[in-house]
Amino acid sequence: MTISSSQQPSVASSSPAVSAGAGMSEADLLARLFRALGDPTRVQLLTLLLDHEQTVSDLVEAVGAPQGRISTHLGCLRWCGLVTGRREGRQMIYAVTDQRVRDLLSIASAVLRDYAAQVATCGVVG
Amino acid sequence: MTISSSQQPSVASSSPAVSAGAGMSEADLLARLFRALGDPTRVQLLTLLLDHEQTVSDLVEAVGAPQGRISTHLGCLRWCGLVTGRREGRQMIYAVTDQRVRDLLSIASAVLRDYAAQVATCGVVG
DNA sequence: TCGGTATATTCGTATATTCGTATATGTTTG
DNA sequence: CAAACATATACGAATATACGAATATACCGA
Repeated sequence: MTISSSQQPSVASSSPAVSAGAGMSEADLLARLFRALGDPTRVQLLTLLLDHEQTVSDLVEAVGAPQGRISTHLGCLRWCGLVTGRREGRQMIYAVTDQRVRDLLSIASAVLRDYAAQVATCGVVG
Repeated sequence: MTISSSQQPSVASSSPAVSAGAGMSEADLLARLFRALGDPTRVQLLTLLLDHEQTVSDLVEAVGAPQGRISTHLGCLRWCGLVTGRREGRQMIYAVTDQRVRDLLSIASAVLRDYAAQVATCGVVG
């Protein structure tokens, strides 16, 4: 056995777009990480999990989005190491365990307190 | 006095897609902020400016991308408050003045030290 | 093993974002 | 004022990303 808890979810090898592997610069990686954080649904999930661990069903209800979408986004977050998940019976329990994720959200939130209006109207991020 | 240096750059009111204004949740705003950070060129610019302030020409040469693209991305970063810019003669000098931007990049970089491989291969962020 | 519950994955389509190229604006100098 | 330099903006094409709907998989209890 190589991996204990956060094993890589089998994210479907269908998409031929993810070669990535080698020649990826630090800037590319940072950008990817920030993009993983750059979706409202994923941010909402993280915010909810910041409080306490929750099942997918809990999150589906809290967010009010279809279960498939929630699972997909949780899969992304988990794959990237931003949340952890463990199975308990037939349900999956997700949580934010990395303090740095908490910090990223906290700092970003602080930035927004100063620049919310600007960020809200930036024409580049649609 | 409300704002000292970082005034809103006239980002061209052509694009009719940015209504935004009111009903935008905290999650939406956070996601937008992270998306502003979620581009390799913009990250590269921030990283370069982290060191010391630089002109657009400097950045164009350092990044190796066409000037138009650099300006566009700088405009986005500036609009969102992530960099500041001042004109000196015929050139613009950009800088990162907000410590929190530094922190965001630093923490994200730390996360990558643990999860670079995962982030690099996440199928959701292409 | 079967049915039901909980979660994960696939896929086509709609939308968002980036890029390259061309052009416009602002600033200094001759 | 014209020319040159530095930067900003516009725009169509290419690509990336999110979504809804449908389906597949995992687990539990009878």
